[in-house]
Amino acid sequence: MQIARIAEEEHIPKKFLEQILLDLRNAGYLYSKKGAGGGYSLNKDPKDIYLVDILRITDGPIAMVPCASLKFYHRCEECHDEVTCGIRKAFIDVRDASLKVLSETSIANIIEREKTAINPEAI
Amino acid sequence: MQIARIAEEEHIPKKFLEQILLDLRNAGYLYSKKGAGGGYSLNKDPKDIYLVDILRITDGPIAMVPCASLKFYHRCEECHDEVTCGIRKAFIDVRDASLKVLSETSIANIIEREKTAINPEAI
DNA sequence: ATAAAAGACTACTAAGTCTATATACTTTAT
DNA sequence: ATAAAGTATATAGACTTAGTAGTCTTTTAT
Repeated sequence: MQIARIAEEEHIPKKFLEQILLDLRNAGYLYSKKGAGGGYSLNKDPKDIYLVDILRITDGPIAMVPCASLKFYHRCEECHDEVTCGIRKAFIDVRDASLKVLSETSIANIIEREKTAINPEAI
Repeated sequence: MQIARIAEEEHIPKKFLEQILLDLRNAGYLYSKKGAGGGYSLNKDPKDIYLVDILRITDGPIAMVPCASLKFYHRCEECHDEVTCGIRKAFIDVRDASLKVLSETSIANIIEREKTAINPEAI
């Protein structure tokens, strides 16, 4: 599948898409081939690509605050005591709840669910 | 409690804190009194103030993407079919997981948990 | 061998958001 | 009257995100 085709079908600027695909490629999730007849393909089974990994590559942290992040941790500058901070604990709980869903959801799951309409109650 | 005191104790610029407190006041969570001897106080019982409400006032949406947001919904510009979009469904699941934690966590809970140290495994 | 196709890489711009500051105004206590 | 304290609005600067541009490299077809 070529960048140009995806860009056209999904109405995304080609050059912008290029950068995202490059990140995913460099992280090992995509395979690419240069030259005429080249393009991108998945480098793993859709069952083995989880939303959490894609998000960390393209968006960064899952946690709402840096001090609650697993992979992009950063201490709060003005924090008195991180270890007993109740707000931080709450945000770690939120992170873990998000993480559970994100790491259980694969590309294969997402494709599967495309077939069914969303429950209007959920919106 | 005066803005100046909170600002000093928490090492937050006073004027910056002012704006946040104003938002919380205008949303009905804080009571304020002007003039000498004035200041801020909670307008509700800490048991009845939930993290989700504070976050929506100060940070906006809970969902990671606008099309999955309950209170700050915005349609994706280039989306083919929002109703069957599997990515959106996944993000709605994430939002609901976060929402569960955030709407079960009150200020009272947060204060209560300040007393206990965090589990190092969680970080 | 050459030209065209396609991705790789780097740099840059523009818009928006977030943090913070500035200034002027209103209310209240003494 | 004066000082203390919150209200309100505007603005600046830093940072982030989305998007653009141009050049380089690799591969394929002829």
